[in-house]
Amino acid sequence: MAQSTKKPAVRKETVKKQVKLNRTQRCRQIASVRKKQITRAAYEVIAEKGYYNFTMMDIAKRAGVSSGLIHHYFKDKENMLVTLLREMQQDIRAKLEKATEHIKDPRQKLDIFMNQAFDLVESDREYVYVIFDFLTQIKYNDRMKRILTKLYRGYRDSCEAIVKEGIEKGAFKKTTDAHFIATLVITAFLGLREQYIIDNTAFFYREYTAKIKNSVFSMVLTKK
Amino acid sequence: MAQSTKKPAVRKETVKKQVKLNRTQRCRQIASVRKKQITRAAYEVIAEKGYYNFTMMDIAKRAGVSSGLIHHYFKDKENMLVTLLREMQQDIRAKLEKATEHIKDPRQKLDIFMNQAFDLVESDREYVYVIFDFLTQIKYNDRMKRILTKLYRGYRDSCEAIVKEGIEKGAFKKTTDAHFIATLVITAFLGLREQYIIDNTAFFYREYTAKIKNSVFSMVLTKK
Amino acid sequence: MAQSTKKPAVRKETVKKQVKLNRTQRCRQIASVRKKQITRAAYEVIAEKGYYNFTMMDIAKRAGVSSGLIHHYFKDKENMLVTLLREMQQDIRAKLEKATEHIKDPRQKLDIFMNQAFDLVESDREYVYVIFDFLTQIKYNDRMKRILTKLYRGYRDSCEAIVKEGIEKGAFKKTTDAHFIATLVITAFLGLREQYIIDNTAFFYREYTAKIKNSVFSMVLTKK
Amino acid sequence: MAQSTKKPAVRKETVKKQVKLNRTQRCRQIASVRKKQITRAAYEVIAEKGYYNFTMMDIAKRAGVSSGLIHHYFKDKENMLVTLLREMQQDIRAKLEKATEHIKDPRQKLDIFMNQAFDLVESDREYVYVIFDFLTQIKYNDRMKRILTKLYRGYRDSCEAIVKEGIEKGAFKKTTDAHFIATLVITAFLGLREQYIIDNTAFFYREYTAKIKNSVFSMVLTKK
DNA sequence: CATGAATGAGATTTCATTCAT
DNA sequence: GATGAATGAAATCTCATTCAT
Repeated sequence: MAQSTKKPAVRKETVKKQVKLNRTQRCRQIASVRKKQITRAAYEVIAEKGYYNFTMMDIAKRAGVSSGLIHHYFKDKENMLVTLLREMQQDIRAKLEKATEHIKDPRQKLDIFMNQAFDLVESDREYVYVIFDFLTQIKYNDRMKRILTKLYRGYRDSCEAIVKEGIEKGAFKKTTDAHFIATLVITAFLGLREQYIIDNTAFFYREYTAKIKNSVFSMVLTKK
Repeated sequence: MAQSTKKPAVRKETVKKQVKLNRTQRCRQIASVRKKQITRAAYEVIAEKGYYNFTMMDIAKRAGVSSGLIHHYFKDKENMLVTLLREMQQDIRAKLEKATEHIKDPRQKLDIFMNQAFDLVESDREYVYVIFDFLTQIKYNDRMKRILTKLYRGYRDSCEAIVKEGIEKGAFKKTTDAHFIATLVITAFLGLREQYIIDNTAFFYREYTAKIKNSVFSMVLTKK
Repeated sequence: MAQSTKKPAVRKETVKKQVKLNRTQRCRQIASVRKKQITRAAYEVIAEKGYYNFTMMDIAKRAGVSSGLIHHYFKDKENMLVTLLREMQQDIRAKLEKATEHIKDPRQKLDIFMNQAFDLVESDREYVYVIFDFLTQIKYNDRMKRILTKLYRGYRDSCEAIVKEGIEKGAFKKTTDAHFIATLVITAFLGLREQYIIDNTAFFYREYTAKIKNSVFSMVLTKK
Repeated sequence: MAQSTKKPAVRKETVKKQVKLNRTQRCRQIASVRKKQITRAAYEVIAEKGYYNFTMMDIAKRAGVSSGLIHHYFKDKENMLVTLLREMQQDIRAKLEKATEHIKDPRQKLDIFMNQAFDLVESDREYVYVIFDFLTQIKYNDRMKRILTKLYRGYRDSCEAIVKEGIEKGAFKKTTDAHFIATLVITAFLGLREQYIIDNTAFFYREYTAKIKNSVFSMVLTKK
């Protein structure tokens, strides 16, 4: 979810550089590019104006397309939002996975994972707002609920995998409850984030995340 | 935030039990009762339909009054919502305070406080949804942001006071960082709640809250 | 239509100083005072906010009474406005008449009448706005049309009477068409006023009214 | 400002007669036609129901479009009204200019100008009502005030130009105050109109306008 | 007489969605 | 594929008027 210029434009170039595709393929190509373009714009607009104050027109303008086109690619607003949420979920999962995948040492891996998670609130503050917006929908939209379930489970699973690896490799205590520890890490990440988003003067974020990381490590590390 | 019947209250009864009030007093009485009646209805409607799918008309119907009356008592929708949020904040603060105020033993006090907090997700599940809804507004509504800041600070303050008392009374370690512990408790409460609301099959709530409580106690209790 | 304090109040005093009236009489007394109080407030409010942006509540507040009371004394908004217009018509007529009634010399009388008329735009600028507001209603409200007809006819009649008197007394030419001259004077008064209200930089009001007065006099005076 | 049928125009015909326009051009075409269609409808509706008793829905129906479309072309009601007023101002200016532009003789030109002006009250009686309606807004709406200022100044300017031309060509007295005479003509036009609109039995309009024209001519013509 | 709580119709405006081009 | 004109339902808010006290 990196920055993007306000007027994306240059559609034709983006699309035309593909060569030698038949009609169907080209259409799919365009569709794929357009959908990304639109959900990207949707993300930005929602981050800016909030989930309930944005209009399809806002997105169309931001994406540099007509409002009609959005409905050409998405059945309706809800569908577009679901697509956006799914993309966000995949992006964030990928980001967390990538950060630790080449690390060997489980201790370092867990450390990096937690850093990565705690950093989200600052590196992707907009993301947090948008996620909160989607959170309010779980009661009324099953598809969104499922995607969010996946996202949050993903958080825990990633962490759990690291802890389990650590146990197997003997870095962490044999008696460690990997699932609990993972849940604890995510709990800390989410709980601090919620407080910090509302009031960033409530505590020194860096200090408290460091303390929490220490506590977690003291729970899993074999004593020397 | 208890349940209420759908078609609430006949006005006359509600109001008439007062005896011998002059005009001004009676009007104030009525205004007060009506405002409560309306915010109550708003709470229920929002819990049911979500923050952005309810209409003033929904609230009017639920409260059993005309839509005009709502605007007689509240300048506009936003004002009514702010009033509701303020009431919710006060209610929840009062609830948490009351639960521990007559307890002497700091250990028991902290235990009860955590129980009370962790229980909120089940005892007042609707409250959680509504609070999440309001959370999405902090970026666009300063008054709401301030009320929520107060609410979350209140959580921490209540807990910090208990921990400090424990330290003074020698029940908890002298070296305990009361503010950090308080923040940690609230973090656990919020972080677990967020996960649990999305997916109540993710973990055994009771089991994990118990484990977390143990961890917290192990951090503050003087070893014997 | 002189100034009045914003919060008129002191109802009881205003009303109670009457002594020894029977019930019916007292009621009439009160009704009369109240009606004046309300139309007075209406005049001020309309002058301030315009005919179409004022509410019954505005008037109630300005008059220092409840909105219900207005409907106690006036059947509805339209009726109240008609009453106000009638009062304005009577006031303005009286004002014009009084200014000239003790003058003997027809020339001076005509002079004063024209001065008085031309001065209205500055001495009672609010009155002009309110009259324009009422003017827009003539097409839809026969009662208002009739009152305004009376008002404008009154203007002409007053002036015509002066001119006729002048002819009889030999001050003005025998061949003078009194009705035409009167109409001309009123036309000048109204026409200049309309332009001046819109753009008071269009011309030097005093200069042009003086010139017009001269023209009128040159039309009616017997040459020497 | 001629009459129009109530259910106006089929869209396709109105628009399709254009040949070979690209998309942008066609949209502009449509927008232009629609705007005119809507302000035209607004003019008719206001003339019929009065400035403050018409609704956007009235206009939509009269224009044969949906209420939404009006807001597609005009930001809001106020903007639409301003556009209408501007169009009226331009129309009326054009009408007055056109009537005299090909006349050579200044005396005839002035005569025709005055005829044209005095005729407005009968040829465009609706226009008069609508202008009076707008007049009431000058205190609250600067844009309208500016347009009306332009309109009234235009009246005077047109007339002044004719008088000046007459002076230059030697048809009118060298000592004539062109601006005063112009103001006088407009004053007569407006003042008579105001009285006549309220009460068309007050005087014989034709007779009095003729007399006034004579007076004006006697003021500017060189004696023979 | 006086109040203001209560009503409910109605007005403006917004916006997702459709569809002709 | 792409546009934006057009629709119409729905939402908030206003306000004259009524009526119990």
